[in-house]
Amino acid sequence: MTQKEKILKAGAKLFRKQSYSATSMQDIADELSIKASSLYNHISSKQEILSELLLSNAEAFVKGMKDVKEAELSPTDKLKRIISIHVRLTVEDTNKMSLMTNEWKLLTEENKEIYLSHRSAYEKSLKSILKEAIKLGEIKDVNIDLSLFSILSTLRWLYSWYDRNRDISPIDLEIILFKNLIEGIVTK
Amino acid sequence: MTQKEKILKAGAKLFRKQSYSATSMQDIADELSIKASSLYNHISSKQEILSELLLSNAEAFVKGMKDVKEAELSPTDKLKRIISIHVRLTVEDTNKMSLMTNEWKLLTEENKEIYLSHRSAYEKSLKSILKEAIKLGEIKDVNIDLSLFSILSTLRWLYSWYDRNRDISPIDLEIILFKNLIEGIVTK
DNA sequence: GTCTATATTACGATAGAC
DNA sequence: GTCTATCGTAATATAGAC
Repeated sequence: MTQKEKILKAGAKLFRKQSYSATSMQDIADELSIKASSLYNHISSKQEILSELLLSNAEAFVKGMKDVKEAELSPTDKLKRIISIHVRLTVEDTNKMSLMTNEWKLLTEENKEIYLSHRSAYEKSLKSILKEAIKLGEIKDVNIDLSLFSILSTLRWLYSWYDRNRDISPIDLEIILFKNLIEGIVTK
Repeated sequence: MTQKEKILKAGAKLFRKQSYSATSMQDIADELSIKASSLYNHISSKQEILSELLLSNAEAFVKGMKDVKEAELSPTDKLKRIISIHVRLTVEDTNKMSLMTNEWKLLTEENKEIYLSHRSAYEKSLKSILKEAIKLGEIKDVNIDLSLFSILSTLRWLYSWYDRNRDISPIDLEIILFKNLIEGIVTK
């Protein structure tokens, strides 16, 4: 791991624990047993730590969604794949996932705009998959906005559940999430 | 509204928008068109603003849960009542609800302990209602921890959905939430 | 109840030696 | 690549006049 990667990792850990604004460069430097000024040899600002963490993860989601959209799958199977993306990225790094849910507000205006445009593109794609599933009769004709919101709420908070249930395998997690989120509203 | 209430209201608004740590007493004072030092005639610290907001809401949830537990209702009807509590408190003040989900980390150790003990008592009560519902066959024999987590995720993020759908009546909101969260997993 | 003035501390970031 | 030293700024909070 490069020194920059170590800084990003320490940042993610501390930003999650005590929020971005309440974390000082001192705190991050202490975590790596160096002086705060030494951080600036690897990153140009505290904001850069946050934006690198958030934007790289946002891009991973957008990329994953692109693959799903292009796949030859039924809407229901696409939903399974989307759950799988969330599980994979959550298992990979719960701290980063926590920041995506809670700390994006602290991005500068410019970075926030990029982040939110990724997020709404992602939500729009998921919504059109849900619509398609309803059209094909794979899912009940529910309040689509609330269902979308409900599914995303659970997937966005998955990191906190996973931290307390790390013994479960990603595959099993995908299965019970699907049952819980989708089969609940599937026809019949 | 007393001056103290105005301060709490402005605090909730700003803490939600830009987080607790990134909000200065200056910011709150500006919102009320007074000087920052004047705030201290009504509150003793910035932390007091946060803790009053969070602990009063946490107590409202605990009180609501107590009433539900003591009521002579089926587990399913109890779940309906619990959804109703969340809807009521969300409709009352989405800013406060946002803080409960996102800003509790910034409570001092002492206050955080009180807050988290309220929260886990609440979760424990909800879990035992779910268990009872399964025992009586009102709900499928699901992964109870994940269902609990999934229901709470949606209810805790309801404030953000409600802010974008303020035209819906509380009653209708309760009904579609119940359909989405509970009927989905009810037997048959 | 609000103001001005101020004490005290901490922060992000830079310059320059090693 | 890390260090010491430091600049400039902004934060919470208090004291005391009006």
